[in-house]
Amino acid sequence: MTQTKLGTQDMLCFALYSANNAINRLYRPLLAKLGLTYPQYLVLVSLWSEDGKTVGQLGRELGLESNTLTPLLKRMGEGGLITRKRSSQDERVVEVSLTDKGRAMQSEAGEVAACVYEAMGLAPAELMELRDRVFQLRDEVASRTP
Amino acid sequence: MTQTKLGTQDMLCFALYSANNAINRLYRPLLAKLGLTYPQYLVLVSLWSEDGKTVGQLGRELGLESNTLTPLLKRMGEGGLITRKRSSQDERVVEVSLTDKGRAMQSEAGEVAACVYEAMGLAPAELMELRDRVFQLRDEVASRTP
DNA sequence: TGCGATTAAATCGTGTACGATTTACTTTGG
DNA sequence: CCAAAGTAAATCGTACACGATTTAATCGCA
Repeated sequence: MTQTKLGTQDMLCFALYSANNAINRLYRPLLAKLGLTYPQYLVLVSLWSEDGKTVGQLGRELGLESNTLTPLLKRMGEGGLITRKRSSQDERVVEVSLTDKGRAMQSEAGEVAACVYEAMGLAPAELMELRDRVFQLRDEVASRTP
Repeated sequence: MTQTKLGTQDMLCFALYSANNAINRLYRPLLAKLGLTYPQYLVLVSLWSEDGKTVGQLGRELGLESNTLTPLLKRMGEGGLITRKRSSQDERVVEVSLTDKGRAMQSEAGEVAACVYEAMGLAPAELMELRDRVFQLRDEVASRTP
């Protein structure tokens, strides 16, 4: 028995919590130049890869509920980055699409991503392995959350 | 060239972001039974390992500023878990200490930690390795953040 | 057909995070 | 000794996250 009780420095959950905070602190000033927050940036990344998703689809991809997404998307709409439109097929559904301005932001965002990649100081193979392990952990935890 | 553009599923930062959210969703109902939030729980973990820390010390350990900690600690004080007292040596400093109630919560929290550990589905060695890699990434990113 | 169950967003309240600033106290150089 | 610089918390405004609830539309099936 080397220790009776865990401290914060022993906890994987704290490692993830504080790493996430640290990465956010890195992103924040870079994204602020584009008028974006990190979750808003994630929405753009998602739409750049495939435009035209419903609020629910974005929520499943990003792991967020409508109570988080609705006001976030409203702000992005006010900023002229996206449009939100009720589906004519199903009036319950809201479809989110990029505007020209939202699409155009993709090139500027490339520099942000490069800057963050650089700051991580990881070789591509290391980065991918760590990423996959973290996704695996997330999925394991999510599957065991009632 | 296998792909031109990264999607959210390719990004390490998103893996950390969504894993952190997933772990929070697991913790939330467990900690709610104790009347705690996750950052409040971290403060208790820190004080259980060593009682009597200043706001600044807690902030350096948890990676948080006084603008986050002050209201959080105020709520914990109102909940009777901790006391906050200006240092007599240096009136700028606020010392945070556990109450009996805060100390007593350590045993109940053991079950929460066990439950989270279980949900992660990792062997101790895997868990420690992942934890250390994530801490290393956090420190690397933090050291490159201006 | 029609009405209860289901589903998708939206709304509301609480509690973080954090940039920017303020307040109050301590240190330090002239 | 004392004003300027520095430091520790606190305050304020904005934007997430999320549990709980509400609103509105669609589905299912008797």
